[in-house]
Amino acid sequence: MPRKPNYDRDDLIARARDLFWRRGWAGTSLKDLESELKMKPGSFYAAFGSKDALFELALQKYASDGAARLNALAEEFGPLSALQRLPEMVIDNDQAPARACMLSKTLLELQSHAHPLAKKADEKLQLMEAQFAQLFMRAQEIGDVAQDRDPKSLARKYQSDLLGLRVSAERDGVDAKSIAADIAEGLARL
Amino acid sequence: MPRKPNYDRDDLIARARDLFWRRGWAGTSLKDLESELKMKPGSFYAAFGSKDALFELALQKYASDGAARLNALAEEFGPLSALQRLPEMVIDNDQAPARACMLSKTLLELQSHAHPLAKKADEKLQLMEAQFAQLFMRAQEIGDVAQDRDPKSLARKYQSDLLGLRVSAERDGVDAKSIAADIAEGLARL
DNA sequence: GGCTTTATTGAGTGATCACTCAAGTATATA
DNA sequence: TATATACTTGAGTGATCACTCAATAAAGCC
Repeated sequence: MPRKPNYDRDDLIARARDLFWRRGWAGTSLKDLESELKMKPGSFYAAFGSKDALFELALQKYASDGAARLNALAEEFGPLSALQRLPEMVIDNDQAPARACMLSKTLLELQSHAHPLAKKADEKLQLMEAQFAQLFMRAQEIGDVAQDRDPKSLARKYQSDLLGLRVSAERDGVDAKSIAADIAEGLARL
Repeated sequence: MPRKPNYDRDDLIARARDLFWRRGWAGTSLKDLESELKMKPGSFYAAFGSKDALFELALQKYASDGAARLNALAEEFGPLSALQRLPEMVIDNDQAPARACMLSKTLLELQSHAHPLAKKADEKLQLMEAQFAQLFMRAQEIGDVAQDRDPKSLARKYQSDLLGLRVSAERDGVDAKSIAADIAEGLARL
């Protein structure tokens, strides 16, 4: 009986994610979204409810796609090698809307307003850190990382390094590749 | 002949800096500023010209005060020790409006809009990096850093580490002190 | 083809945005 | 004290914000 929507919901979320990722939360207006998604206000609100609700869907997609990509990398190259390859990958992707991490951008923008989306971003950063820890643990099990290292500490520092790299890569004239290489090299000495 | 303003301009800039630092550019409205600075719109615009102009003054103060603090630290403890102490200092300051660096917050928020303030923030990050390089060089001269190290590379990586630390420190439940300790420890092995 | 159900349209909502300006007030010099 | 020169006040500007809703169009089921 009902009429079907004439759009691909997941594709809309991906496009919204790219817009939010690049421009941030306050920097992305509904006009921007309507223009990018080719939706009138009525359709937009029928489909997503609010700007914040769509932002949350975008965050979720960002996080789960990222986690899947890292898992695939670990599957192909092994845990430590995946962690070594990741830094250069994240700053080398020319299709990405920004070098910086969408989660950290969201956290920095909205944390001070106690905005629920800041908490969501924080939670996803925590999940990401747990994934790193898992990979360090597996690397340790197969002897790629010394036994006296703590996977959780390594994950915490690794994520911090990655966030710093991705902020630096947002700047002009910074040789981010050599920072990425430094991070990868550090992992080789574990 | 003229009437003198009944405020301390430098104090106003410091208060504005704290507001901008915590809430960001879009997150700080004129109403917020008027309330914090206790100025009516007319006085505000007579004194500063625009929100952007005041933000630039705030950025300038943030950068120059930070540079002066690091120089004082190096004067007291020597260059390498100053660089080792800095990470814990920046995340341990309870009076600061935020853990994250105001320059990186500004860069991440405004870069995608090609906003002039993003460029200003980038320039000040570059100056900061140059100051780090200078300190690494002096540390090298007095034998605290091995001769085969490149001060500029060290500075680039050190700044990236600091930026990552300060993003991580913005999160809930992250043991930022141990990240800071990792950074300081890394400098001891140069 | 009728009917029900949902998607789409787009003008319009009040609120807030950065900012203006004419009027009033205070102060230092003459 | 008179005057010139600011500084201060606060209502008001048009623009843009996220969002609403009544009207219309389209699709699946009988």
